[in-house]
Amino acid sequence: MKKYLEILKKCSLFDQIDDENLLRMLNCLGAKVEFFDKKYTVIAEGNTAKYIGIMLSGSAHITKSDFYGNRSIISTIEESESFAEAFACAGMQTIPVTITAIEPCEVMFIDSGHIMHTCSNNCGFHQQLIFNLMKSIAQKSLQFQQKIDIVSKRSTREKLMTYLAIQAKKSQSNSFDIPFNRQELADYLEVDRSGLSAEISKLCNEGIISSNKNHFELM
Amino acid sequence: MKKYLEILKKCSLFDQIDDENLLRMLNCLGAKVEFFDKKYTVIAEGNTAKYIGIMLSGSAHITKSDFYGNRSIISTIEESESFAEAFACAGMQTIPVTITAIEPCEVMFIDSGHIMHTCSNNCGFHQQLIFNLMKSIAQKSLQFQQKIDIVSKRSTREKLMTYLAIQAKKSQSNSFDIPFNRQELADYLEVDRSGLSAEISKLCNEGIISSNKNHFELM
DNA sequence: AAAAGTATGTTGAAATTTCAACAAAGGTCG
DNA sequence: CGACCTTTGTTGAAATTTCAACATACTTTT
Repeated sequence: MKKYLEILKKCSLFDQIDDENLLRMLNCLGAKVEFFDKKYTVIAEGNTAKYIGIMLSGSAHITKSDFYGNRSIISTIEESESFAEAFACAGMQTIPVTITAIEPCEVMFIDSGHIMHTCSNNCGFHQQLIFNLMKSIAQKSLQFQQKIDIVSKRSTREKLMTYLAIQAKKSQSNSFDIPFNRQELADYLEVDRSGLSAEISKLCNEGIISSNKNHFELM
Repeated sequence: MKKYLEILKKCSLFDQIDDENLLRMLNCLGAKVEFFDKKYTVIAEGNTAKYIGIMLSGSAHITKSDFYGNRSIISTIEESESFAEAFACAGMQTIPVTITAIEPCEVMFIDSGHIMHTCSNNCGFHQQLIFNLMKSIAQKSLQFQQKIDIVSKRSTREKLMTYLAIQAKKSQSNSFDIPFNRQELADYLEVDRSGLSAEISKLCNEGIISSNKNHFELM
């Protein structure tokens, strides 16, 4: 596990936990690492909800397809982020979404039961881990609220501009990359791809934004 | 606090905690109760995020208004439900939404700091409370995902049917009441009120649903 | 019980989104 | 390098949503 130390330290789940204790804890929690190639399924809908994931390298999409096959991208998972915590903690048996690797990934899995039930060794940082987990779930919850803010806008233009404003704020710059191509952005904003392309063109012509592939700039 | 015991026992925040310990804990946590009349603001946007609320009686809406004044209803708060947990636990300083009483309300407030930091008396049920809080936040997070499922549908009809299907499942019956009038339902589904009314009429004529005021039945 | 105010349903016009089809541009791989 | 595949932008038609205006039904107030 030592080789993953640097990236794990960036994961908010392990805030305030020092190197030595982190490694000991991972051992105690029975953490294991798996690899996934591009486009492979990291967790499929219907799988057991008991594992919490941490993206050690690479990135993935959390998606859901409806009855008619319309794909919706719920969110992205970037390096050092944890995911699927809420399902286990809410007491769900199975996962209601699919997680797919965008690029080759290394993922660490931890059995949530090991986190929730204090271990016999009673390691002192377990309590800290539980607080970190709670904070992480709460922050995800706020992210969902933010996504609702976006998709509840009535027009494609408003959805896009709301999304871009959030991304700009996140990267603390008016010039930034987004983690989506056009189709994926449409799936995330829940709009039609061609309509989205047309709207981006318009906004560029009006001088409100400029865009090149997945790079955007707010004017 | 004793008069609120029956309702507090229904709040999932206090699962697995017996009467005596619950009362002792509330005292220890410094819980206080406030009253709000219909249409009054329970928590205003921008207020400190440090309090967690529990609806002892009555109900409220969590809303957000955008730049143009379009109101969006994020969710409802019913009797015995807790609310505003995520803001405090995510480390936010202020609340980004407004909570408004639909009818006269009694609300219990608990300083989240008192929950997060184990008290000096070291009451044994504090740990249970923290787990309950975590579960509660996780479940809210899933509710938000459900709401995203609804508003990400492309047509008013699909949004409405998705919402009604969830409500039917929740009440374990095809015949149920919803906590919204037409305008509120539109604000929740993020659609135009008159269009929603027209769609409900159509669905009734087609024999897919029947509706009378806020009572609905799936055929 | 009347008056005033609020909620709901209906309608047609305007604006927008979706859909389908295609062309252009960019990548990948033998 | 050329063939093939994927992504992106463009367009017009069809479907849908929003908007505004109004009539009706229902509530609340006096």
